[in-house]
Parts: sequence; structure tokens; C-alpha cells
Amino acid sequence: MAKIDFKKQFAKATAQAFQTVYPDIFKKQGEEQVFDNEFIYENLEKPKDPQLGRFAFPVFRYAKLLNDNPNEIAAKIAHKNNQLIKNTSESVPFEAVATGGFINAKINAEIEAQQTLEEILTKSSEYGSSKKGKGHKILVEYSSPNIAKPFGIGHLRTTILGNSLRRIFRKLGYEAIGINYLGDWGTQFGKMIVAYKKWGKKNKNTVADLYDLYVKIHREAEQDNKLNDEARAAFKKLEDGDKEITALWEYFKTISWAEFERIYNLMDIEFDWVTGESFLNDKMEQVIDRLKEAKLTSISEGALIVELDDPQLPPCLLKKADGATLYATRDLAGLLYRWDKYKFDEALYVVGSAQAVHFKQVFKVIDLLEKAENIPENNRIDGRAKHIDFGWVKFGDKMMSTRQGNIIFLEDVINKAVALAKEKIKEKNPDLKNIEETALTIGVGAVIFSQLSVRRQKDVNFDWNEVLNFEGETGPYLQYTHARLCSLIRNYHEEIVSDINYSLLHNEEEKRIIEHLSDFPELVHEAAKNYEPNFIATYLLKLSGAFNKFYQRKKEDGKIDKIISDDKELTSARMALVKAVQIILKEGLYLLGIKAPEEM
RNA sequence: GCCCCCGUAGCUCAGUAGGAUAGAGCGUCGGUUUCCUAAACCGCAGGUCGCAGGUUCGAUUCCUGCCGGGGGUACCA
Repeated sequence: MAKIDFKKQFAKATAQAFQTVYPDIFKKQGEEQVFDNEFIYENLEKPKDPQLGRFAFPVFRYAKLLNDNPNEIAAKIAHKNNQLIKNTSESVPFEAVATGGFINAKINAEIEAQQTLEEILTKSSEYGSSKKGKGHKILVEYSSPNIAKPFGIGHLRTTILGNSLRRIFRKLGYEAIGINYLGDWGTQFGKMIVAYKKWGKKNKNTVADLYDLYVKIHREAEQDNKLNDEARAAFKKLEDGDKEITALWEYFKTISWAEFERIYNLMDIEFDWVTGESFLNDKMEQVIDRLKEAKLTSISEGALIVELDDPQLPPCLLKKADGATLYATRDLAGLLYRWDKYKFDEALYVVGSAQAVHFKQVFKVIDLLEKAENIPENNRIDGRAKHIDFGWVKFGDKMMSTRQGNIIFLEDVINKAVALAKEKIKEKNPDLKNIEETALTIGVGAVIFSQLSVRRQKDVNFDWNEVLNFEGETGPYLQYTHARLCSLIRNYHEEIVSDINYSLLHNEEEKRIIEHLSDFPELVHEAAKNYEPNFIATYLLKLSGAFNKFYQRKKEDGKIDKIISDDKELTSARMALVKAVQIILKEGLYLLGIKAPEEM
């Protein structure tokens, strides 16, 4: 059976109906396109109440044009629509129903159920995958913690967002390359070196020790300006390749990376390329030369700058008055390097919104450079690089700031969440085999989900009670639902097949679930288009809610209408649905970076 | 000063390329289990969608102004 695209069929039939009912509409110059099936397809929406139908088309806009009132238009079109569809197909895919000024399409639920479940059970986790991105390269830079600073929850958001985006784009066939761009260079290392020489322990330093030094020197420097001078001098030495200073810097890096790696392993965060700002040390001068040759640079107050022809943007600083480079210089060199190396279609920077101006400057400089060098438009970076910004993580109404020491260590958060998960398991499922591993999965799942349950650009409050809550709209809730589904599959000792009696899945609860399942592919596209993993998080909550409702539905006698019953035909139909939900829930969680336990 | 983001139920958030009575979770109160995992489900209560205009058949959604919160605004990242 060829797959029916209900949406397209409905749009097409509606367009035809318009032309049949109002044959003179084409006499109106310039209005034709609003009656063609593409326009209608694009303007289809979901009815508020799913009982009204699967798609809806509002006709208010036509009232003036057709000189008729919306209710009449909807009624006439719906009527004609039904006539047309009955004449053209054997099995009726949908029924058009006029409600007010809307034409609602009640689609044939049995056909949709069959199409959807057959496809999911056949493709399994590949359902919703596509080849859309085939041949396209997309770089995703995320996490990028700073050496010598602890991995705080401030870095949690970029890490989780980027990791998820990488997986989402891969699902759509893109070659997505995750980049961890470590903050391993810059004047703060001058401060670190001075602090370490003054107060540091000789051995067995942890990141926490280094961080104490970092906070201390920031405080001291506020009182004593000489420290800042010393720090600048130290950083200059580092840039000049001083042996002793470089060894210290390497030492800081080793300590830090050990901690970062431990956290990435705990959280199952993946990268394809781990690099750092220092990687660009020998690549900045050539970029500066290019900019000079393009006559874009100038000296202002002793600093080397690029003036941007935008009154909204301050000039981009390439070199400070003391000759040291800045992070914009490094990002410029980095972007040009990545362009040479990858020829990407898109380069995403998953970085907090505080750096919006910085990225605007960097992208603007690139734009000016490419124009000045007359690079052909199809070979330009311009427009391909994007700042994927996100809001702050606040704690007790304060912004997290590593400089002020107002920070929560991510590892503490994970440890607490895992410990709590362990407690819950012992309380609820003490016989569980791999308690340690499951507790880790759940604890980490809770932490990850806490960052994805809010839209990117909003600030999030870090609230222990919320992160450590495993009930309601949380990661563990989704995981629990998944475990439940797996439990059903275990208890059903027969093979799950898609060759079932689809008419048995006719109740509202089952229909809602199938509708959600059928929406999944489009949803993944939307998430990618908006760089917004939260779409998937919200979707999974709805899917899980719909399933749990079905799972605990009661019969008329007040008892649970069990999925596995003596009615073999019914059970086999329901189990096909169960399996499909399990597949999608697991896949959706994977896209968020969360593991789906089979038992918990 | 200028620029950007945010302002939806007591709290945390969905909903926004305009559309049909604005939805969840947490918290309060009440109910459901001789157990297909109650980390669940059902119900009650809770809203001038910051305020005021404008565009529109229709605005939480778009535009303007204002109020409130946050961020940014050349030698930090």
C-alpha cells in the first residue's frame, strides 16, 4: 500500500473544492495563489481540540474575497471536498467537517495507525531519520570550558545543548562535527601563573585548588594594581614561549582535562574534535596580515582594531596596546581555519547570550574581509556562521560567575542526583540488578533534562529541588515511562508484529498516541531548524503523558483496562503500539543525550 | 544614553511564520494499587497572557510607546 500523505491530499482536495465552488475566483488578478494547494498546505494547522480533527484550515481570510461569510464558505467547501474525495479514492482517507470558519479534516484513524506503526516497527530507531542533510557539513562548537576553572553548571547548558544538536543533525543525515574549544589561552593565564607562583601548592593540585587561586588573585588584584601588571607580563612570557611558564601552563591543562573528561564520561557527552584557543597561537598573525592587506585595520589608542561599518557595533580589537591578542583574534583565526579545513555549510557556536556582540563583531569582520578580497559569494563564510545563544543559569537570583566564586560544581550536582536516584531505587525496586549503573543513568538524566525543559534563550534558575525532583515533567519521568514500556514487552512473551487488526486501536487514548508518533519526523526537523532541543523534550513529555494515560485507563467496572489480556488479537494490536512508543521514546531521549533504562 | 533578550496560574515553564473555550508540571486538597513498575494516573482550585494604544474578520502571538527584570556596550572571556 502506497503511503497516504493525509495533509497533502486534504490540501489538494480543498484547493479543488474552492475552484469548483467559486469558479470565478481566478478572475481576480493576483489572488490565485491563495487558493492553490501549496498555499493551503502551508496554512494548515492543528485544531485546538484533537476531537475536531487532525488538520484544520481557517477560511476567514476568504470572506471578503469571495463575498461570503466564513461559516458558509467552510460548509460549502467541506461538502464539495467530501464529494471530490469519494469520487477519487476507494478507501476514504478523511472526512471534511465544517465547524465555524474552519474546515476540519477527520482523517481515517485506522489507515494512519497502520501506516505509522508499520513504518516505526520496520525502521525502528531510524524512524524520523532523513537524508536531508546528506553531503552537508555542520560544525557545532559547545561546552568549551576554561582550563584551571572548575566545570560549573554554567557550562552545563552549552554542553547539553550542543551535544543534543549534534545528535539531532546527525539524525537528519548531516555530517555534524562536535567541537570542544577549550579556554586554554588568554590573559587569565597570566593571573593564574602569578597566583600559583605566589600561593600555589607544589604538588597534588586539583582543579578546585587552582580555582581557589584564581578567585584569590581576582580579589587581591582589585586592591593591588601591581598584580595586574605582573599578570600581563606573565602572559606575555607565555606567548613568547618561555619554558618554565609553558610547563606550568601544561600542568594546569593536564589537571583540568582529567576532570573534564571524567565529567564527559559520566554524562555521555561526545566530541569529534577537542581543540583549544592555544591551537591558534601560530595562526593569528596570518589573519592579522590578511586584514592589514585588505586595508581593514587601524590603530586606535595604541590598539590594533578593525572598524566596523555599523554604528551599533564597537570596533573589533585584534591586539591590545601591549601587543597581546584577544579572544576575537582567536575566534577569527579559528573560524578561518575551520573554513579551510571543513568547507562547512554551517558553523554553530553554542555560547551564552552575553557574547552576542562578540560574535556579531567576528562575523562582521569576516564579512568585510571576504568582500575586500572579492571572494566569490558562493565561497564565503558569511551567513554560514551562527551564534546559537542561550540564557543564564541563575542561582538564588544571582548570575553564576566564576570570577566572583559564585559557582556550583557540576560534579557535585551529578553526585547528589545519582545518590538520590540510588536511594529511590532501593526504596522502590530493591531487587534491581545493576543499581549503580541505573542510578547514574537516572541521576544524569535528571540533570540533563533540567536544562532542556526550558527554551534556549530563557534564563534558568538553578534550583536544587527542581534538579533533584524525579516526578512530573522530568527526565526520570520519561525514563520511568520507558522502563514501563520495556516491562510490558518483557511480560508479553510473544513476538510483536505489525500484522495486526488496526481497527482495535480506535479509542481516543490510542489515537492520541498514534498522532504523536506520526508527528515525530516533522518534529525532529523543527528542532533542527530552530536549533532547539527543547522541542523534543516537550514532545516526549506529551508522548509519555499520552501513553501513561492509556496504560492506566479504566474500564467501566473501574478496573484497569490492561494492555496484556486474554484477548489475543487485542493484546497483539496494543503491543504493536507499545513497541512503537518504546522505540520513539528511546530515540527521542537519545537525541537529548539521555539514556533510556529498561528497568529502574 | 544606545542595542539585545525576557515578562503567561502562588512557583517553574509550554503555547508565538495571528485563528476556534490560553495548556502542563510543582505546590494545596481529594481520589485510584489483591500489584502488565504508583518515579504513575484521575479530579478540585488557581489567569486583566506586564500596561496602554495600533494593524486585523480575529492579537498571548505582529507594530509603537511605557513599566519591570537581565545582559551587552574597545584593550576579560
